[in-house]
Amino acid sequence: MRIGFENHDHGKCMSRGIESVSEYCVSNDLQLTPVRRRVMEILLQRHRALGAYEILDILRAEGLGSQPPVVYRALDFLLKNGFAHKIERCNAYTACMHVGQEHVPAFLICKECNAVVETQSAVSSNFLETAAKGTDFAIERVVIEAEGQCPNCRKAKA
Amino acid sequence: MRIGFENHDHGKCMSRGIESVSEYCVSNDLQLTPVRRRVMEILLQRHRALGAYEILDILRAEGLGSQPPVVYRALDFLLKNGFAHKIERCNAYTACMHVGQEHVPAFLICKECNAVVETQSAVSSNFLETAAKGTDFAIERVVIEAEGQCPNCRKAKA
DNA sequence: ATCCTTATGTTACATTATAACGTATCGATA
DNA sequence: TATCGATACGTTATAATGTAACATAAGGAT
Repeated sequence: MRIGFENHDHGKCMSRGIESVSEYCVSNDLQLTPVRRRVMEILLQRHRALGAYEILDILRAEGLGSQPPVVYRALDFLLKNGFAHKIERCNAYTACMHVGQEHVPAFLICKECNAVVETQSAVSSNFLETAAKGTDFAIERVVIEAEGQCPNCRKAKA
Repeated sequence: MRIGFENHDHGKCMSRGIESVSEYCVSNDLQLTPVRRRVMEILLQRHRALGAYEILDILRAEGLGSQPPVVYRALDFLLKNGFAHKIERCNAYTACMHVGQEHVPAFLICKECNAVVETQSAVSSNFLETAAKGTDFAIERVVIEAEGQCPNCRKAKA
């Protein structure tokens, strides 16, 4: 198994992920309902950007919900509380790798296999802050996404 | 009129924009057809992120095309040749402010009025390069978008 | 017991985007 | 000059993504 593009103990990474989320929910009085938990698990399991309808298909197969609002509500919850991120480039979603830590996420996204690595951005990239101050713009959210080819897919092509 | 969030001579800015594009097309043997030119003009005129169907409505009103593929083809052309950018956060499109210059665009986007300012990113932000090298990832495109409130909308609320 | 809040179930629809196939135009060339 | 290939446009249909709105359920506070 790989984290991002490298091997790792993914089972552990997943159970730790769910645990962080679970703890955070208890501490902050948030309800980690079955659908929400399952969507979080799915995102953690895949370690890549998943479309809402891909997730919905899985939920459907498991009898956990069959209509779009089910998955979009669960995703809203996960996004709002920082448990997952939306990859705007792909209209897809991925588990957060830094639950509970304030951060501006940045992503490396493989266009072949949709694998995603989340890296911490250098605090929202100073040039943005500078540009914003220069024009008196109030930044509320920053999207940083790099699309390309991951090492595995590069090897596969060669 | 404003460029981004400040006043400027927008007529000039627009005509210069079309001229750059037109010259680039001549030099590079690209066909700036009526629809393509008109879509470019529309993007330059608005100075904000426009949805494909907003553009299509305008084209329709002018008898230049009535079906989605018309506008998506024109946008493909403009994007491919660097005359326009897609704002992923909004599924919307905006004129490029640096035609003919190699650059990694970065955007400040007002969530109220959709005004867009394009700034040059500090060459794709070093931390991304670093992360990519660390994992042997080949970056092909970088998306950098900051969403927030522009000075005009802030004033309007106060 | 009732009410309020939060979450879910469901229908219907809105928005964004593309596949696929046909037509038109124009320059190259046999 | 006829035809061929390349490029762009016209049109129909449909895919993919996302939301509004209203009904139901379950649990806690008064």
